[in-house]
Formats: sequence, C-alpha cells, structure tokens
Amino acid sequence: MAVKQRARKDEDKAARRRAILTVAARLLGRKQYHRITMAEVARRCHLAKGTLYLYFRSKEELFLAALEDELAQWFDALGEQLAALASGSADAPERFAATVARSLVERETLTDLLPLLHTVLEQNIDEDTAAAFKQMLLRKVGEGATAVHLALPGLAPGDGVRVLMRLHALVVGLRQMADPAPVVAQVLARPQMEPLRVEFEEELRGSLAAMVRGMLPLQVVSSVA
Amino acid sequence: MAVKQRARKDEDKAARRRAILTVAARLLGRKQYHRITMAEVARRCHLAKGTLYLYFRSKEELFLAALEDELAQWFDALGEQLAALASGSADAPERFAATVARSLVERETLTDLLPLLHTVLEQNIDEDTAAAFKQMLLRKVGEGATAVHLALPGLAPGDGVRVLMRLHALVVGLRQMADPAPVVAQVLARPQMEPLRVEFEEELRGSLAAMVRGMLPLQVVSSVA
DNA sequence: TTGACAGGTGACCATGGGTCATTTACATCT
DNA sequence: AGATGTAAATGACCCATGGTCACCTGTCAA
Repeated sequence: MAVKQRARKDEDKAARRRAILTVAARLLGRKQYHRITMAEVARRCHLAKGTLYLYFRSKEELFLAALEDELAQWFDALGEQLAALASGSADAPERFAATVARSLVERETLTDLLPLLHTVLEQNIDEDTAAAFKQMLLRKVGEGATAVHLALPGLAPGDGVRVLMRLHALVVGLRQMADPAPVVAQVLARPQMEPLRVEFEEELRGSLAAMVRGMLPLQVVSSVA
Repeated sequence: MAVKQRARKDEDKAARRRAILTVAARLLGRKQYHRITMAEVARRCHLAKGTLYLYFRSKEELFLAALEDELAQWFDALGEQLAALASGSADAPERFAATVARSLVERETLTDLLPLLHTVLEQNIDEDTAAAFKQMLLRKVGEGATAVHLALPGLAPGDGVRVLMRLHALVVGLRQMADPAPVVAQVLARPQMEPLRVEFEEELRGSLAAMVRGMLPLQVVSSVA
C-alpha cells in the first residue's frame, strides 16, 4: 500500500490535516467516539496509522482539533444569528433560546463532541494544546457574550459570559441524555419510561429560556389602575 | 495468594459486593475513571481480577452499581431536606437551589459518577441492567418531583420532573467544567482565564435558582398605589 | 471422611493506542 | 537525466487493559 502523494508544502500538510479532521467528523456521526479506532480513521484516509501521529499527538488531540473547528464556526454563526434577532421584545428569552437551540441542532458534530471535551479529550493532551484551545475559547466567549447582551438588553454586565457557560453545561448534559446507547434507548422506548425521555432541541430551548428569564431583572407587571 | 473466606451465603455475597463497590468509590475519589483498572480494584479488595467478574459483568456495570447506590441515597436525603424547607417565601428558588447544591457537594462520589453515566457507563451494559437502573430512576424521580413541588408551590404540574431532569443536565455539565484535568487546570489558573473557571457549588446554585425562577409564574409586583 | 458444588484464581487472549526503524517520494543540485 | 539529501509515510511491533476460562480449593452435606 502506498500513498498517492506526499504532503511536502505547508499548504499540502494543512490540507491533509483538514482531510483527516473531516474523516474523523464523518465517522463520529456514525458511531460513538469509543468505538472509533485510529486504525479505522487511518484506513478511511488511505493512510497508515502512524501517519496520523505526524499530524496529531494523540486520538484525543485529533478530536479536540475537530471540536476546535466546529466551535469556532458555531460561535461565528451564532454571532450573526443573534445580531439578526430584533431584540427588546417581551419574549426576548424565548426567541433567544430558540435561536441558540436551532443553531446547535444544525451542528450535530459539535454537540457530539462537546460532551467528550472534559471527560475524554482534555484528559490526554499536552499543555500547549490545552492553552491554545482555551485561548481560542476565551476569545470566542468574549465575542459571544457581546452578541448575547445585544439580544438580551436587560442582562446585567458579566451575565453574558455566564449565560454562555451555563449554556455549555446544559448542552453537555442534555445532549447526553437525549442520545442514549442503543440498549438504553430500547429500555426508554417503553411507555412508562416517557418521563425520562429527552428531546434535545425542545428541552434545550425550554431550559435555556427559563434560565435566561430567571436572570433578567424582574418584569414589573403594572397592575391595572 | 488465597482468599481468606469464601462468600457462600447470599448475605456474604452481598457483603462482598458492597465491599467491592466501596473500594471502587474510594478509588474514584483519588483518580479519574479511565485511570482506574480492574486489576487495581481487585488488588485493593484482596481478590483476583476474575473474581470481580463474578459480581459484575463489566467495569461499566460495576461503576453503574456504585452510581445506583449513591443516587438512591441522594434522592432520599434530598427528599428529607426539601421537606424540612419552609416553603412559599419569596426567595423560594434561591433556598431550593442552595439546598440542592449543598446536598450534591456533600456527595462527591455521586457527582464524580454522574458525568460518566451516559458517555461511559451505559455504553457497556446489558438490557436487564439498564432496565433495572432506569426503573429505579423512574421511581426516585417520581418521589423527588413530589418533594420539589412541596418546596416550590407555584410550580406547574409536570414541572417537578422537568426541574429534576434539567438539574441532572446542569450537574453533569457543571461538574465536568469545574473539575478539569491537571494540565487544563494549570492553564485555567492563569489570571486572564478567570472567565472560564467554574466553581461547582456556586455555579450550580446560581444557575438552578435562575432556571427555577424562570419556570415559576411571573411574580406580580403590585405597583404602589 | 469424603464427594461435589460453587467461589476463587491467574495465565491467557483480543483489542486498540502509540512508537520507531526503515522505506521511499520528491525537490534540488550537478 | 541521474545522484543525493530530506522528511513524509509506513506497518510491524510494544504494551496496557478489559475480559475469559480451565483449573484449583474451601465449605458443607451426607
């Protein structure tokens, strides 16, 4: 087995790197992280296993890089979508939550990867990688917070970041609850298990809206004179 | 190496099972799930590795059993603590959230295990085990919801369960964010990373309070006549 | 005392992440 | 074109770890 072409120039290397990430992301759509082997990723790239390690120091670093891409794209998209949201109306929390939930549902790879971030991906990376990732995150969270404040004018300063952090927690938790392993899904399909079933978008929208509503200053309902 | 005593009677077997679970829980307090090996658990129990598999069908099933115990105990404790909460005052959401957060912080093993539930533990168990676990959960959630409604009288019917499900999501997400891997912790310790740091109890209390506030009917603030 | 049942054992297997000595494509120089 | 140096690519190999199973042995009933 031979490789078609070697990546000598930096742009070729970047392209190959991107190709690997694409394959990894596609594979993640079909099976759980744990069931994906580096050998399989390599095979689908028409590369040898060892070659993957020229581009990523570990399996975790590979998927963290994939997450990094997805995350950056999502933040950008979210910024635009929130800006397009005419803000200030009484149902601002609901519209905000709906927009956010929608934007996440459209990015399945992202919500597949997010739950792995702390438990798996960050467990086997070196400090440089971690620092670069958190740096990027910090920047994007800053931008994102501005967008949040734009969509939710009543929000107290500092609560923009807080909303994003809490959103992250909700996504991680809800996504896991909504996508159980096959065996568990079978059990949850029984009628009496209905209360334990979670539909991701709906539940994210509902919980985020409630949380934001609870963070906004009390709506003063003027009593009818 | 020989075992001191064999577990012949059912109660002896149950005791040994409990002993294994205790060892596993203690180990979990010291290192991440991924770093705990079945060989080590066995060694600390003064048993052979194979013996563990007489009591649990897989590593995942072992830790799921540990989680099951912790969860049942927590639900019971929560029920009592919520019942003791004089309800109905204006700051009900805050007091509710504080009580819940406190009860979880006191059970580190539980909050260590919860983030593993969907991503890891439920990935390698058979249907019977899954069914038993979900059955238990369903029962406890039912009881718990009653306790929630007791502490938050304004809550709409059905929202008691919803609060618990969303609480679960928050715990899973926040606990992971609050306990990063050592390498990541080092990065987050840098001053400029402050916005990305999360203190579990504080953040859980805050986000849960906000969410509950947002789920309660609008507080009508009577304007001064 | 003895037979047999069942709890216990640890050598062994399979899998999968990660390594590294070796191979070889390709740019460059003559 | 042919020779040469480089570094990209390879895959056989290493080893850690979850899980198995043929065998051993403590315990109890007869």
